[in-house]
Amino acid sequence: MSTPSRRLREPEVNTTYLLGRAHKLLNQRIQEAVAAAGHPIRPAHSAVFVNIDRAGSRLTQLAERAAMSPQAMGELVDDLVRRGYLERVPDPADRRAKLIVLTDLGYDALQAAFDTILDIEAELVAELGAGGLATMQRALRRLAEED
Amino acid sequence: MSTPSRRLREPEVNTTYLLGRAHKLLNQRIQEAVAAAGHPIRPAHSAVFVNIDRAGSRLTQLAERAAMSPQAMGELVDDLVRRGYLERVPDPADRRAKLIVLTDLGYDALQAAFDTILDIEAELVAELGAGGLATMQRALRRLAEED
DNA sequence: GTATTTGTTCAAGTTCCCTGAACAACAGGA
DNA sequence: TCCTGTTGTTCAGGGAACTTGAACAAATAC
Repeated sequence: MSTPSRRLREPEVNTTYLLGRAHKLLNQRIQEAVAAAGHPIRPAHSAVFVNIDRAGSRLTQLAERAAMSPQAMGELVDDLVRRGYLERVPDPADRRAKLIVLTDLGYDALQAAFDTILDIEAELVAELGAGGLATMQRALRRLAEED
Repeated sequence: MSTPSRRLREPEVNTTYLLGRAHKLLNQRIQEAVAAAGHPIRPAHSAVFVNIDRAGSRLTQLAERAAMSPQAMGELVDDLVRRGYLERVPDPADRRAKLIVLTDLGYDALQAAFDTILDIEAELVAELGAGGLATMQRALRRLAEED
């Protein structure tokens, strides 16, 4: 106990940490812009908007894509239905299932998010140059592929 | 309602999303390596290890750096004290405060995390080249500075 | 020396996820 | 066709990781 004066082999930079910080910041910005556009959406709800098909998706599909349990996704959907962003319609192909589709209000919210993402991408080009951004994106994709 | 056949102005790439995916993957790897080294540390605990000074830190300092409430940080510290990774010692400079310091076991866990981070950095150099990695890090730092 | 701020802790509540269990509808084989 | 096993959803209960509010002692500021 008490200051073992240990010698640590310590990295100079932690790229993982930098990635986390950058992601958190940009993500917050998207959340805030959507809120500012008049949509009282909670952070967790983005899992729905990111994964839903324009023609509608089943709950199990959404859960699978978001890597979460169907029960958890169900609660997010319940909430967004209550707020008017989604509708559940019967799936004509399977009477057990329901298709979850965006309402007009849901499309508005999605467009607000897309607008902000477009702004961010434009800023990134201005900041890093088109080539620099493309290089970074390629690197990030390589990292994500490894799983 | 029902398939408004809306036209959406949609971004081609979402760099924010790519950043999130890459970060999640690398972070998981660090967590798993620390666990594999025999330290049953929960993800939230990393907020302590990332922010603690070698000479010890106050609870309020840790909370500030981790951008969370002192109460939440207090619970993380309680837990790590119970598990033997931290100690609370009186702060000689202020009798209200306590210095939170790493035990030998705490240093072991920190070194396990550092080892994995070093491995990851080496792999990133192999993957992207030293120059490519440096460029990406510079870009990430610029993004994070903006707050 | 009194008033305000600071550092910590107790208590209660929220968000966001989980597992287990139930039940109806589908799909395959005898 | 009936039986079995799987799939899609939902109800119920619980845990992890935060939050705010309130208390109290010790420091600091006039």
